[in-house]
Amino acid sequence: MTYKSDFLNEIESRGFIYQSSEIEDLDNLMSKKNITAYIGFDITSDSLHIGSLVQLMLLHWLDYFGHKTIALMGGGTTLVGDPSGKDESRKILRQEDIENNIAKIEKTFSKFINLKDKAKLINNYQWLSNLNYINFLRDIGTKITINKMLTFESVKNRLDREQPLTFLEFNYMLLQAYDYYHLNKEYDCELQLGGSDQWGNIVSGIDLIRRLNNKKTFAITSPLITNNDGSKMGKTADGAIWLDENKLSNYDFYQFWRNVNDADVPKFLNLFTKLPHEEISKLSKLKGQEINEAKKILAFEVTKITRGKEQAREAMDISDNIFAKNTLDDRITSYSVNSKELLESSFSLLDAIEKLQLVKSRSETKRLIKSNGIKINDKNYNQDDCSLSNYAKDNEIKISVGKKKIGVIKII
RNA sequence: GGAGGGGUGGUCGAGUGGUUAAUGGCAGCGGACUGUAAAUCCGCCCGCGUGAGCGUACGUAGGUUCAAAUCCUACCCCCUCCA
Repeated sequence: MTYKSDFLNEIESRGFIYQSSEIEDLDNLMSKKNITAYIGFDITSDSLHIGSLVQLMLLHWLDYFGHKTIALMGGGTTLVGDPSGKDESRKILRQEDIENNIAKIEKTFSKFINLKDKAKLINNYQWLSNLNYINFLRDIGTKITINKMLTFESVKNRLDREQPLTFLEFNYMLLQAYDYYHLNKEYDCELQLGGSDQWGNIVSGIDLIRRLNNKKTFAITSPLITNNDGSKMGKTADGAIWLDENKLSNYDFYQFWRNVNDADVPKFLNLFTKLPHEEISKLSKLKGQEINEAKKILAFEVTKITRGKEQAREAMDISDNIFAKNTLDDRITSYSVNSKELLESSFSLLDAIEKLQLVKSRSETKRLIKSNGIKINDKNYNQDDCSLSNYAKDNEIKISVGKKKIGVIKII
């Protein structure tokens, strides 16, 4: 399908659109003027992870094509908890945690949208906290029927499976609908985007706006991004792939993308980079060993957008030094120890790995040593309490865990 | 409100007094093979300790016992059927 709007063409061709409402009308609107659009984010952690990357890219493209974007921080709604796509209630966060989370997340948004220009970051706590229950029921409650609410997937699923759905959660969709209404009224916001699980919530906002103000607004949802094998992307043993560099180093972030499945490369290039289509289709044709070139570009580009150009270059350089040149790079995880301590053997390999945080526990490190998973200066090591000082080379000791995790002990 | 069933390690799910830190699957990690991929095969998979070992753990809190995830009591939560 081809649109008049550059934005819609771009995201459609890249695979961002799962569902949309009256997209022809939206296309007309967006080709004529720059509109205001928003995406809401849950504030359940102090960093976003790659699960939010699709939404961030959508914001980015909106911004790029000149539209006004609102990144809505769910400071109020996170107090309630969205039941969509979940079998169980999520735990309710304390308000101070939420505020703290928003402060930390803001930096990530600034990479994707220009908050100094027309893009905005708004917390719905501003208005939701002031809602008066009786007024809300009279103004909003009269416009919404339970009959309709019961038809939404998120509600139906819970009811069908006879899982509890608390009244609190049931109200979530009303609050999200109210958000849309509020943003429409205050900022003339006419489009809400979100993940595919947000469809019901978004549509109830559209209905509410129509009923209250007789205005037409739009919805677009993005598909749930899975790995080639159908699993949810971004899950590793160490936890989520965080977007914030304080929670995951640039190098590790880069490496995540460097190591994706072959089959996911074209999809990820489209969704998570801004490379032109011709280049993506060229890269997508690479097979066998050559696909590694595409993965390098993918990793570089995603890191560049998420972390910054310098950071991406650094991660790429480090990777190149470690894997291609097999040399040490000063910028990887390191820990300094003084030579006296090292000579007295009070600092063991186990201590080193613990300080470098390459492995979760000392027990696990011992297991890894037994199964040949640890290398010192590229040689296998299997006496777990021998002094490290014999290994020092130019006052550095390289420690590898598996093939990909590497740290350096610097002797001072 | 009544009757019955259940809450186990990241997850699913065995186990109903003692070789049980708890079978098995999945996820994950390490090794081999490769391309820093996938698939496959082998190994590992609570923490601390070099180690013998110790400490924690089967919804929560008590109790019985030489010994409890397993028995008893209370409490919390979930499910099924009936009203």
